[in-house]
Amino acid sequence: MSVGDVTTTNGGPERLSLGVAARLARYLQVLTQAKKEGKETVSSQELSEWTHVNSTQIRRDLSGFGKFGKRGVGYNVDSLVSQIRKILRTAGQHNIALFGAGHLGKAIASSDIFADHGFRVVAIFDANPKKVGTKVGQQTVRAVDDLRQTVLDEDIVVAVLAVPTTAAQPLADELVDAGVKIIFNYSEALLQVPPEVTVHTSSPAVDLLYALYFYLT
Amino acid sequence: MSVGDVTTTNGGPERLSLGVAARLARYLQVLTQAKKEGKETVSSQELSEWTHVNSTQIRRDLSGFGKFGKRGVGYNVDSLVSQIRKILRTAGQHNIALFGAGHLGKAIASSDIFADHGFRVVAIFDANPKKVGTKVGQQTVRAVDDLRQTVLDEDIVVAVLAVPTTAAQPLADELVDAGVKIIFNYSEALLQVPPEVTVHTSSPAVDLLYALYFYLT
DNA sequence: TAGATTGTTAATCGATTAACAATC
DNA sequence: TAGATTGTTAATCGATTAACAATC
Repeated sequence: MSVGDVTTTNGGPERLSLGVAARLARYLQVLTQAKKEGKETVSSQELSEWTHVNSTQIRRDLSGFGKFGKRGVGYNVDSLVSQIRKILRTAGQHNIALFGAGHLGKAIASSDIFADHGFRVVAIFDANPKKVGTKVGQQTVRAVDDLRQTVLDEDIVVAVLAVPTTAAQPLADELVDAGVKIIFNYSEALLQVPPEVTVHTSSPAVDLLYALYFYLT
Repeated sequence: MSVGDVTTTNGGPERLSLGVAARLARYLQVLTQAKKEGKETVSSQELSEWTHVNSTQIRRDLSGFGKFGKRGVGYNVDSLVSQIRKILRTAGQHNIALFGAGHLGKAIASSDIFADHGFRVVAIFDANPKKVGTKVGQQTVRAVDDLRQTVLDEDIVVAVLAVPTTAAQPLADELVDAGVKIIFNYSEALLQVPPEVTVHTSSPAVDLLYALYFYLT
């Protein structure tokens, strides 16, 4: 936030607004999948159908950072992916610790969703001594006692909580203490953390309630 | 949308805006959890901390439908839950079909997240014949051949897809054909459906990218 | 009463959209 | 060239917030 940082190469704002950042992340996700499916070019119209964001808004969001598209053709998937990664500063690798080696933990560990965006699960923990030492994917399950040391050694910024609701708050306290900055909470617990830590609580039921409302009305 | 429907008891709008509906669903989720944790009263400030929605906005959203709070005290959790349920018209039970009896499917079936909001998993399907007939929670896994009949018999409006990415589109086509109106997609596939069907694709990586951006800047 | 928190106003800011010239 | 789609403008609409009187 120092004055020296104000000048950016593209003349854009120093920091993205919440809305723009959220939408860019969304575009990135569908572009990544489109790339997997072999698509080379996308139009703002196609992106709109996949993201439910208005196509004018998409062109507007992107044109704020450069002229990435070709008129009459659309956007090159590959180059748009790298442009958005650059804007979101998520071009690098980021290390994740996963807590809970139950069904949900295993589902997350074996999924591509995080890996596709440079998030690598580098450690899996479980409170159950019987699970410690077993293999989940390529990782050996660790005891929660090792939390502090692992967070330091592996440079972990993000913790994903796939644990029972009652276990979530005590674990969050330990994570905050160990220096984790982002907690992705799959439990239902209402976590209390200091302001410098970000908690995101997954809430599929919220999305469903929302979808249902517009179906019912 | 007929003229006769315009008059509502509270004088509010006929249909909620997207933003209001999304926020109300969010409030409902944390209120439901707060109730579980034994809280009887919440202030707009507390709701704000849990939902990351500005407290003024919360009071504004709620006051559009009535005077639910007590000055100097806050909102009664129980009564606010029922008020919001009434507004969102989700006071009743809704039947869900779950597709995929892998780790993710099992995690969803054993979770409270949907049950807490009146969503009941009434059928679980899997493409693997070896899994058909086995028990997951209280349900017996069914073959996908039974899809059409089950959707009709069980009055299913919502389908939750916890299947491999390649299986998602063919399955979505069958679901649309069988009359399902809301598809909750946990795969990475970019689903194509007719406009009258709503697809919501779960995207934890999007939320993580977003959180990370604000951490890095 | 004193303290706390709601309900509401008024002002601002950003998101959204239609429309269309530019151009591939 | 003809068709398609971007980049951009201009106008509108809704979201957001600070502030504070009302009142529990």
